[in-house]
Amino acid sequence: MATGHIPEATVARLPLYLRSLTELAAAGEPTTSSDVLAERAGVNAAKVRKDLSYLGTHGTRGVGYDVRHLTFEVSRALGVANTWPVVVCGLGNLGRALAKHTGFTERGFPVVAAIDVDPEIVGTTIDGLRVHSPDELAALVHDLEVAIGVIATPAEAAQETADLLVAAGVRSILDFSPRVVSVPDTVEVRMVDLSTELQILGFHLQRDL
Amino acid sequence: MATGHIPEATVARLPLYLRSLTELAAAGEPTTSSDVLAERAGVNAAKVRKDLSYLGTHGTRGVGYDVRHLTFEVSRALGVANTWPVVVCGLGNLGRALAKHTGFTERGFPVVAAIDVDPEIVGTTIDGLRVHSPDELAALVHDLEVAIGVIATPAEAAQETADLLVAAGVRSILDFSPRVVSVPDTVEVRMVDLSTELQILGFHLQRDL
DNA sequence: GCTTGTGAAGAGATTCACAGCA
DNA sequence: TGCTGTGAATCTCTTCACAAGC
Repeated sequence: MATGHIPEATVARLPLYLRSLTELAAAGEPTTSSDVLAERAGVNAAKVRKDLSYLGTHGTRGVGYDVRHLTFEVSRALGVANTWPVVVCGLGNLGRALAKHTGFTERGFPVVAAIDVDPEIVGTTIDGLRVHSPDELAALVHDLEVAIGVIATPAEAAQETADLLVAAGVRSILDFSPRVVSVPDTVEVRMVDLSTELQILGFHLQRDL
Repeated sequence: MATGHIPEATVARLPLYLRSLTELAAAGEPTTSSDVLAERAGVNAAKVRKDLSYLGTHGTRGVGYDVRHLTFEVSRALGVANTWPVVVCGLGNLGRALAKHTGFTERGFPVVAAIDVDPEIVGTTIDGLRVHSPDELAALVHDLEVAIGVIATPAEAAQETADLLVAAGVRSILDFSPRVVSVPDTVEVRMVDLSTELQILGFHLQRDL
């Protein structure tokens, strides 16, 4: 099948496959199968095969997939060769943790700037990262070629922060605030709401009582 | 419609509606409409109406929904009257941020215990929270009636931590580690993988190039 | 033999569009 | 008139089941 269009649900699983493949490569496995990948990614084998078929990838019937080759295909589909600089907005507990998180840089998402409104910390350096004020955002985005904005502000500041990011030309936002932000539809937002996740777990706990 | 069975996709949106309703109540709005809720929750109005219909809730045709009454209905469906104590496992940057996060307690998910393997910090107190070693987990879960386990450990320790949580009787897990953990299917796991979210954004950035 | 790749069937979620009712 | 509630249509995602091919 051609690489034409990859379903969203598949895109969301590709990072899991990539991780599994990286682990398999590290373990020295030359080949693998949809069964093994399914087990590792926590999905079923038919789904793995269908997902991989969208990449136009070719395993070998009766044998499986070549780990190196498949890693290459999935990496290319995800565009992991690219580096997308990130700016973290809001340096509360969560923002600080995200800014320090080394796993991002390793995966091609270096945190290149931090923003906060608090004049006490603007100008200081946190873990090697200089803290800037919001009115420097546009210049930072331009100079450092920021591609992704992370919102880790309190709920009240979320929309305002999103507006600033959009105005500065950021086209992708990862929003940790407990507030839905509205942006032009040329901008992609992914919400990660921790309280919502807990409430969903709570719903099922209650139901199972 | 009867309250019999609420689709997962709907459950995942109920926390958004609840938040919107809380904001509307705070703003003194006595009634609202599916249009307003849709706007605030970032979905469309038909979806709001269909979702709410699963709660057996009744708005008033031609008028809208009573904010107080609807808040009550959604709260009951989500079971927010319950309190579900949380244990945070792994006190790196993210774990610490989660342990400190005050929003959880406010929403009925108090962090009642913290676990880490590092003997340097076991026995110390971080933000009023005593740090325990993993072999105290079972007793803590029992004594403090822990309902939810949060995994914020490095990837290598994730499965082991999940096993400990399950053995201790925890039935709901929120997993922040970049690793799929396997658990009995009586246990519900929700994964929140920050790198995966960034990679999904990266995929779309690349595509739009 | 064994495992992929994929049409076809099935399940689930979204959207439409309009009847029902204050 | 205006907005809800909901069957029906549509779209999307998942799963099945088996032919294709090493």
